[in-house]
Amino acid sequence: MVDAAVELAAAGGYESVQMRDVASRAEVALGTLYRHFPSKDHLLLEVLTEQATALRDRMAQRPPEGAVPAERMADVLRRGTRALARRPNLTAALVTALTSPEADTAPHKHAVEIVLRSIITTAIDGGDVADPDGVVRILGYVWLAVLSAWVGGTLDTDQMAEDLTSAARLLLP
Amino acid sequence: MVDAAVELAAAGGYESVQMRDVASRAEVALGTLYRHFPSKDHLLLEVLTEQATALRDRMAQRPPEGAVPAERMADVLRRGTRALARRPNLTAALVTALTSPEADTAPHKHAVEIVLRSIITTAIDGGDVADPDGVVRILGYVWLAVLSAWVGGTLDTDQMAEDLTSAARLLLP
DNA sequence: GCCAGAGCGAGAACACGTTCTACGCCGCTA
DNA sequence: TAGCGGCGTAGAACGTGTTCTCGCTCTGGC
Repeated sequence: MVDAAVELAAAGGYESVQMRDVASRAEVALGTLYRHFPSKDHLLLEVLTEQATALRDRMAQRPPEGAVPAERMADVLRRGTRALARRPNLTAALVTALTSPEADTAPHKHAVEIVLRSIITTAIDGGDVADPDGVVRILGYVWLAVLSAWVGGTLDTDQMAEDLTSAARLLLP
Repeated sequence: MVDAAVELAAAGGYESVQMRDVASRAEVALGTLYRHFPSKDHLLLEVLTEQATALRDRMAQRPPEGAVPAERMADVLRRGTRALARRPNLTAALVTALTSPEADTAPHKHAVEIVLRSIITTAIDGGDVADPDGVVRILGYVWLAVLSAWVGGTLDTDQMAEDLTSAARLLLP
């Protein structure tokens, strides 16, 4: 079911992930799909969690390069943005699910946030950062807001990268 | 129609603003409502624009207090958060509309962002801020992300205020 | 061997955003 | 005066997320 959701999302974004289509592509009944994922957003957040974890693993395998935290952070953002831009429809679908207001997905959203923060943390670790925890939280917020603006159409890829590096420069040595 | 939407949103949040209800409360037909506002999100963004503008006007009438930008910013955030907390359901509905992914509301979203940034700008104006434009953009993003997280249920009011003041402290003198 | 219950399939049913149809009223202009 | 375009009403219709109904199959315990 998750694979089916990924395929549909990659092809046409959030609105193309129609529960009936997911079910039929996964060769299960609609009720079965809903038994495992209580809502469309739960399903997509499961996908997002997998993707975020994969990104973290890749970052761990090949740590970001750079002498100071700001440079390493910029490297992380560059690689992250590249990974997201590879399948823009999928990314848009996942971010849409992440920013949807359904209250009962809050734990899953929080889990994703934790993963993002851990990525940021390893990037700035070992540098001379005052209040690293606060900085990590803010960078996480900026990342989310920028992605959301990109999905919403108020920001293009370049502006997104620009704002992110600007935030890294302002907050990190 | 806008008033009807405000009443319904204040009573029960985003999902309580049902277009049929808005139409009947405003004593117009559904088609008429859609003639003026091409979607539910357009309608709510109209409300949000009014609210944001009103907040800006209040800020202009009684400028934020504080000796340095960080203090004035904290004052702005305190007052803004208080205004929002007065009608949490309305705020949640408006933020939901703001973070919804509908592409054809992008101009309206951008307009709201501009208003928020102008509020932030006047708060930090006159202080010794390097790269004020970048700082304003980032603070705007943090504001949006924090509101969105609050609506999504991953943050409560206190954590919201805390993260906002933390961002102000880190970015402003 | 047999039954209770869990899991599944197939599909109808429901809710709400959105669109469409059919018609009426008003003000304008030839 | 007659027609016409714009705006309005009433309400059906459509699409998609979600829920519900009902019957089937399989499995573990007696």
